[in-house]
Amino acid sequence: MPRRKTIRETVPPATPSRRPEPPGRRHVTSHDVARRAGVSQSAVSRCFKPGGSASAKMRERVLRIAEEMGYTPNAIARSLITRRSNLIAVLISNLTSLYYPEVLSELSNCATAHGERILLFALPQESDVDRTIDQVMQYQVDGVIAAVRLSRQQLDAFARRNIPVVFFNRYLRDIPVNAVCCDQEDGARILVSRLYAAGHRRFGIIAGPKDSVVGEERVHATIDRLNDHGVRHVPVVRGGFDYESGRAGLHELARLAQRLPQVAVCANDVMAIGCIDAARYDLKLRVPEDLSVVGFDGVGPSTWESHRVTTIRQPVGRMAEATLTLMMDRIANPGMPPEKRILAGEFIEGRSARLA
Amino acid sequence: MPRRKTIRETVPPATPSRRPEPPGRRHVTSHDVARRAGVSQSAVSRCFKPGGSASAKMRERVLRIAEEMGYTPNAIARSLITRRSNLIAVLISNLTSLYYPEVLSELSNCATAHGERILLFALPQESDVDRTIDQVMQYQVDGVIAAVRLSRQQLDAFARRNIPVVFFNRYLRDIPVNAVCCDQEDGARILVSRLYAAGHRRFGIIAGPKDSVVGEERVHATIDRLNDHGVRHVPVVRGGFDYESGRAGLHELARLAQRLPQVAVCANDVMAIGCIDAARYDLKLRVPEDLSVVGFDGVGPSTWESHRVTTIRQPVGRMAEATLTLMMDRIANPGMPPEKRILAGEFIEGRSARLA
DNA sequence: AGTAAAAATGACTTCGAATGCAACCCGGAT
DNA sequence: ATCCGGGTTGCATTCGAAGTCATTTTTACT
Repeated sequence: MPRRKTIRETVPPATPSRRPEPPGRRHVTSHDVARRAGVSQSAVSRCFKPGGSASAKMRERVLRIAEEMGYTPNAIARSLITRRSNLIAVLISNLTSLYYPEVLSELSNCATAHGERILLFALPQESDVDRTIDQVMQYQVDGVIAAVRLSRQQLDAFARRNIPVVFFNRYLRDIPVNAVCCDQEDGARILVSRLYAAGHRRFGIIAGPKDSVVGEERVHATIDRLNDHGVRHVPVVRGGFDYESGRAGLHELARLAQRLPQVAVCANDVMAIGCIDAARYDLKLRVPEDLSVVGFDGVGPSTWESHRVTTIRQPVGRMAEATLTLMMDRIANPGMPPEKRILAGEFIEGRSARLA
Repeated sequence: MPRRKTIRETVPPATPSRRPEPPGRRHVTSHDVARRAGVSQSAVSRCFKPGGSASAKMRERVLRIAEEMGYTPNAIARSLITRRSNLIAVLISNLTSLYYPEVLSELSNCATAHGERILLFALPQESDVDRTIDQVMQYQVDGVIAAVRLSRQQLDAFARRNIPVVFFNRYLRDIPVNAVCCDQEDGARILVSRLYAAGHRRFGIIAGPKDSVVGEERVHATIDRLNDHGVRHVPVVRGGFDYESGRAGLHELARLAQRLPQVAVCANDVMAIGCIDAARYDLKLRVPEDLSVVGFDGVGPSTWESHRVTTIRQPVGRMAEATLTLMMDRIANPGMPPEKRILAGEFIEGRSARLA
């Protein structure tokens, strides 16, 4: 028995006999369906296209046969000819944080609703974008949703290829770009005014990393609003948006001033949670009686009874929807000028701050 | 001057005059590069292929010109001919939980390392798989990583098209499949023996939903090990793996028995956290003095000072690596029989259980 | 019935890269 | 000089679906 199965897989030279049912065929193509249905390949293609010109009789017949044969249109082939991959690249970096998974989940839902699939680029570091960008190009994505920093050069690279980019919760200072953000300034204003009204006067801030536009906005807006109320000299310490740095942040604030502030404003919820824990378990303070702590984001765990963080919740669902809408718009009309959509956050009273 | 540029672009009818630099060209193709370099298209293709037969001189020249022209190979076109998309579908459902984002993050890293991209299918409900599966097929993915339930039919559909499937932390009872799991039985054994050794005798269990194989394994293994130690009549209440159901679970356990159990074994960390909070804030119990609580997973927040959950941490990174290795293997050799890889979890002492 | 308009259908081409095959080039051995 | 052979290179084909255009069929209306 010769058995020249050396190149058995290379193409598929009709595998001698593997399984009885499907005789080893690679894929059922529209040609196959066409032949079996006694129509042309174009006809099959049209039957699968919503608006396609095909008689009800044929469409029904073709669809039935396609079903029988287990035919599935090849999206790759379609993309090649239509120049539309229905793929949207999502660049995201802190998938292990509490905030971004929620974002990704919502983006995915919205994308599906708009008939797009998500090609995920989860970067270990924001700085890994460069190595990724080439991949993004290769896959001919219809658009890019960036929840990471992009340099001017990177943005240009996309522009050159007419690939629309929409930023999520960040943007570039000097260049007009498409972006969907939560109104950080407004959130900070609400927090500050509520806290000030409750009699707080000594504030401290636990900021995020310097390169986070959103983090910086929150901090600056907070300081500005405090200044408006005549509160000066607000100490700021830096964190990295994670639990430990929130905790360390409070210790640092304690070291910085003789008296601990009455309020710790944290640049996100996770740091607020770390801060609350530092207060309770390290400094033996009561929250909110001895120290008020507020955050930003409104992530899931911020509602846990153990912390009940007073925060500004981002309308992630609506932001994702806005992002996709904006994206589909730019895909349809590549010429349109950049647009920023800013949604208001929602004040969550929680219990981590004394508000009266 | 005839100038029959009528069909110059077909799709983008050359916006009258937009930017001077790139004259509206869609994409630079290998043909374009070839023409400019004075070589054939095949040559360009070969220059970009690692093992491709091309003289050093030509390769250098072509790559330089390609660079100049901003050429990027079209992965879509390549996939069509090679029948290899370098796309792996990841089916995942609870992206808003604390566990799966971590999984996704690790899977993404590993996939990149193996030269594959992730096509994300984040399902709002596990039951939405059916509507999704067709999409997965269309995109000609090289393989499917399933962190959701798949029915026998769905599995068959993939098998028929020779698309390898690897389950993440779940599998099917009666059908041999590729799967990477954490050893739940072993984890339960460790927890039970430590707790029993510390003198605990009255246990209660807060289980996950019935359709979670992993959840059920944890519960059954826990009960079995308890039986081994002579502990009978272990009350079990059901939760949904979320914070609130952990909280409600403890209340239900309290209602069920006259005396509250000494230990609440929760089917995951988030429920354990809910349970701890219910104990502390609703029932005014001290954890672990009055009630021991243990969980499974070892998600980030389980290490927070506020809870310090005693748990079995899953080696998510190594599991992801095993998943990808297994996957690449099946992609390379489609014929191989299914394989299950079971990795041991790591006991995390925490502080939510009295262990001595 | 007759004709114009509309709908349905098929042949053919296209998208962009990969690859089998044949042609070729060049140096070295005979 | 002839031939061999390995390394290069180009030609032509292929992947699977979609769209263009011409042709045929059906429908509608006078």
